[in-house]
Amino acid sequence: MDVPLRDVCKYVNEKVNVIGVVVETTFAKKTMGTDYCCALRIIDDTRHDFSMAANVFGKSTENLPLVAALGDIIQLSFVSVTTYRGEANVTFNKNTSTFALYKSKDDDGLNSYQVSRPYFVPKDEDKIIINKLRKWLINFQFSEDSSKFPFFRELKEETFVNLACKILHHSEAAKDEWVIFVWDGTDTQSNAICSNLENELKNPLPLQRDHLSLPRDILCTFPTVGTILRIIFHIGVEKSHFHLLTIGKWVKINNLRLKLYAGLWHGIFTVQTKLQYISNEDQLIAERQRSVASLVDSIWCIILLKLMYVSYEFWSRLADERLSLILGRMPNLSFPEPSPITVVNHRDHVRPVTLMSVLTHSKVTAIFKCVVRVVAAMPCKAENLRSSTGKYRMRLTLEDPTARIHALVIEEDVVTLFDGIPDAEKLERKLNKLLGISEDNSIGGVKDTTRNPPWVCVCLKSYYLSKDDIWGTRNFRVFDTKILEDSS
DNA sequence: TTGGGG
Repeated sequence: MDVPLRDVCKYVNEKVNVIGVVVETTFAKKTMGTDYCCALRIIDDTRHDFSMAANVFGKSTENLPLVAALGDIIQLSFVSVTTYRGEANVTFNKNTSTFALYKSKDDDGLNSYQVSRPYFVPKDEDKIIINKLRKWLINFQFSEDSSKFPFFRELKEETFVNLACKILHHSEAAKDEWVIFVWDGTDTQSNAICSNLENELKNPLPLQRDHLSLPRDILCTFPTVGTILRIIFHIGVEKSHFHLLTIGKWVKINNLRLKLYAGLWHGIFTVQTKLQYISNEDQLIAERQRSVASLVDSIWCIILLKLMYVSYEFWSRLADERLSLILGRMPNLSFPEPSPITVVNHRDHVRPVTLMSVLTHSKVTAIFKCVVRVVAAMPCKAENLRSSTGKYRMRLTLEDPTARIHALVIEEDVVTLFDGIPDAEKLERKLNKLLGISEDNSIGGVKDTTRNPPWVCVCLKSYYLSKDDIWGTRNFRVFDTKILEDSS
């Protein structure tokens, strides 16, 4: 019985044939039973406000429908109708049901690109339905409530979220351990930091592991504004549908687990995580692109640009909604307003850049002004400030919404930073200020401190250690930066 | 059988 999706609910406990557009899919996963499963959701022109679940089982992942792209058409024959929580859905039985997959566009006519059984041929009436669905889909807007898809800047708690984001890159961090880099143009909020400063040498506050391991030519393709979120795969998720995470494409990822690790957000793609159909014209993409859209189009900005000698990059980081902020004061994103805790020498006119701009800068040696949080410092005791060679040196861990890096402070720069060689009391007082440690929670007292470092302005220089590998041995130093005494 | 948005 060929049934439009609207009428499937009339055939509970019966077998039906349906043809629908695949708007969601999980990756293949092992079931609690004997098989593998792919949970799809489908729509058609008779039912598109709320998709219908179609669960397909197979002996192996190869027996499951591997949709080439969301929005493709699936023909499901002899599937049983059941209800779950008041909703009808269809179940594909590996012994009796069949499926066939067709592209959403008619590039290859009515040839299916995957079938569950060989020699499967669609009937003429099936072909009519497929053609009708293809035509209907062209003008169909699969719209979604924006509030179900928060921006990165709205992420607050460890939970499951839906994200609409752009895939920037994939990387195999270790054998079969993939990291996906996604971005939506906004900055995640800064988080409290909890680490034992005295243990920073043995157990340092982690950087994003991949910043240094990614090839430089890849890193340089990354946007320099907006947080890049890392997504890892939970155990048990087959990589069957990896191709749906196409680099450069926007995707909707549903039910992604969100975790904080050492103050950094990352996503975990679980067996319940789904990829959802998104058209290039989707309003959610438009919203996100608007948030990073260049303001250069506006005459105002062209005038301002010329007047202020600021770069395209600077303006391109500003969302429309940030315009009012930038004109009044520094925006609270990418360039958070720094606290008056530090001063930088003679660089009032220099525009600050993000740490990702620093990492991807075209020259290996350069100087920068950045607005960052100092999330860790080593050593944190004055008596350890001198190295074995007698030099004063300190390693700071700096972060902004785009990256987290190490930067050294050496010799004369230590003197500048602390306004003289600091004794134990001065070092503790100034470091507490820089790291956002309250008096009663200070370094000398409680060892594991939860701290919320303030945004401060620093001068950074990049340099290299070996001429043979200038990029591989590139380091950063803080210089020309002074922690101010309390005005009180 | 299994899973079905959480």
